[in-house]
Amino acid sequence: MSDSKKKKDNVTLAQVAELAGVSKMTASRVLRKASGFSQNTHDRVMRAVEELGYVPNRLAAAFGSDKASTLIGVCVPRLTSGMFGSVLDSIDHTLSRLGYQTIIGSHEQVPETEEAWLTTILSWRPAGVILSGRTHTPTVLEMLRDQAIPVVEIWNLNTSPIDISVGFNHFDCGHEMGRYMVSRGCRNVAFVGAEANTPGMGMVRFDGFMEALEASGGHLATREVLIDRPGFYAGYYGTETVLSRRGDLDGIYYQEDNMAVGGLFYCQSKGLSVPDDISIAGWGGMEVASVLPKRLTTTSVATQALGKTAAEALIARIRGEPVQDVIVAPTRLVPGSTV
Amino acid sequence: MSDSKKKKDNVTLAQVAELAGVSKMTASRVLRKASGFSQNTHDRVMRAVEELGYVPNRLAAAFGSDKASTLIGVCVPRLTSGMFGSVLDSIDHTLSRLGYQTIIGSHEQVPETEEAWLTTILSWRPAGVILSGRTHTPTVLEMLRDQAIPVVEIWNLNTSPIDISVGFNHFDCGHEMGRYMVSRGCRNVAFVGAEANTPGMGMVRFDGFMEALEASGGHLATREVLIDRPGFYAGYYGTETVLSRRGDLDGIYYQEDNMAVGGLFYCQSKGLSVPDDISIAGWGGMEVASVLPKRLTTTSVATQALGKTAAEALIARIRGEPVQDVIVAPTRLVPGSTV
DNA sequence: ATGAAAGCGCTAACAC
DNA sequence: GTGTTAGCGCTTTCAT
Repeated sequence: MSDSKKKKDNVTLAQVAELAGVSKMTASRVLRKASGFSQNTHDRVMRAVEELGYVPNRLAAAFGSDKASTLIGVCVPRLTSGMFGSVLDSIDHTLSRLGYQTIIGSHEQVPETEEAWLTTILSWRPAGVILSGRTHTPTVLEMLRDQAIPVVEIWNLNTSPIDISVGFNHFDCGHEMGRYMVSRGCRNVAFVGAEANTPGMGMVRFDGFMEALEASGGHLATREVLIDRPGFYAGYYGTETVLSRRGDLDGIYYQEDNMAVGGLFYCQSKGLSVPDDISIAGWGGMEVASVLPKRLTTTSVATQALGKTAAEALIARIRGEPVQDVIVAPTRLVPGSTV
Repeated sequence: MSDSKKKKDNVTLAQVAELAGVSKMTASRVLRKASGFSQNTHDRVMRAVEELGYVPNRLAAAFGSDKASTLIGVCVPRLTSGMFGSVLDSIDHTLSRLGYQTIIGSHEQVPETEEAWLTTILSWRPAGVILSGRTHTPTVLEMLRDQAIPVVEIWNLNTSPIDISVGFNHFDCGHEMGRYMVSRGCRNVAFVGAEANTPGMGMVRFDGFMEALEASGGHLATREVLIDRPGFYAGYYGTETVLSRRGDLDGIYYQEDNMAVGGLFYCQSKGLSVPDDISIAGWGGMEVASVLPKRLTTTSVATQALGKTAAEALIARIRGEPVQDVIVAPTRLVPGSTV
């Protein structure tokens, strides 16, 4: 198996057709399950396929016909996050079920990375692409327009999408949590987030949160957005930072649950009682919260539904079926015992 | 943007060549950075590319030449796991840096799913594939042989690989942890794992663990492999199960860290002191452990290195460079405060 | 350094 | 229900 340069004399449609005693076209029709062949022909072709071990060449098919491409490009912020992993998983399963293949990419919140990825991916003439995040470079928008290719933007809801948007209403999530925390008595609140590169993505929640605080008598005492990947550890030391900065905090809103859990443990290590001394809220409804002694107050979000809906909308658009342009994926504030 | 059926009059190489006043062949040489053109020609072609907004058609390129395919198929057990996400992330970054694109798939531990995926993927004539897990159907092996395509098997080390194997030595991980737990006084030990579908993958660690226990005076009191996705919650109720079955346990080895953390919280909820009443060990070196009040005893594994090594080995093989067949990715037992 | 001709394997369009 | 012809946009090979 070490000779990767072995000449690949692949079996072609022509050979299948010959063995079956039909023309290439007829064999092609059978394999594509198009109409226009008899049962007998069908069986003969399939037998030939079997016998020769024929592997169709989609490269040739997609090349010969614009509509034969079943490649879908999907670019997420990162692959290491459980949230995006779940979305991607759901997208891939749905696409695969519908007969499409997923080419991935991750942009790490850098729009130029997305641009570079898209440039390469478009050269494969994909049937459609799924992007995430709100920020795209002008070149990206231009390429998408030029190619006239179906696009679904996911994660952040975009009310004036390039083509289709399927996302969470992050602003509302933050707003709702802001109101809730104030209603539970929080007045001096901090926000703790983390972003590896370009700012923006998680911040929509913060905007909504801020607005709710201001409107309902709360107060943002401080905020800390670490230059880091969101996660347990970032939450832990982000909490240390805000607490050392402001000793009078009575609540912290985190960019996501894992950070909140990190914060929870920091508080615990300092002998702070949650929620008596300080309230803690997260976002995402991540699994870790299910085993904590105290149920985490968070916003549960439907990542699987988001992915499935996005993939289905894309394929519907590709197939020319009617699709809604803007679809809100469900989120729900789940009161726990930490606020 | 709603008209996805708009005719795509893509710019072709021929148009670029014409505008540049050269032949298609010369333009092709310039774009592929092959040799055989003057600086002047180069500049003219590039200007034409710019002016026309030319997007090369890799479908045509790969179709016209076997060696132009830069598609790599990567199939992992699931996309929702942080571990596999990390491996995939690392693979994708490495491949992308080397000029290749990643088509993904997940098999959910069902060999037939992998087979279905591979069948589809091979029709795209990928330059190589990366598979994970030990179990492949005979058809998979046959297809791989017929296509004479470079293959890297990851995650589990395979000492007689199809082509190349880059993996962790799970047996040794389990063995080492078994010895360690016994050396720390554990005698009545349980194993708690979880597998969604076909058994096997996580079990190699268990095998090594068992062997070490038996050899060093420990004893496997019970074991529970849940039909579930490994995670915090599975660890939580798996622990409940083994503890209710055997009240005399003095240690539990978990399939991975998240399960161990779930177990930790279960013990805590029952007033059991760790490690005084019971020891707990995991596998993976996952991030959550970094914020726990007690550092989790675990095996830290280099998922990023695994992915990078696997991707690099695959590309080296594709390019006909010398590659090692069997590569062990590093793992290291990290003593914490839970054993 | 550059070009001309052939062909990769399939599908669309049209004939029969 | 089936076959024929043309052509997708590149790269290969061979000339010059």
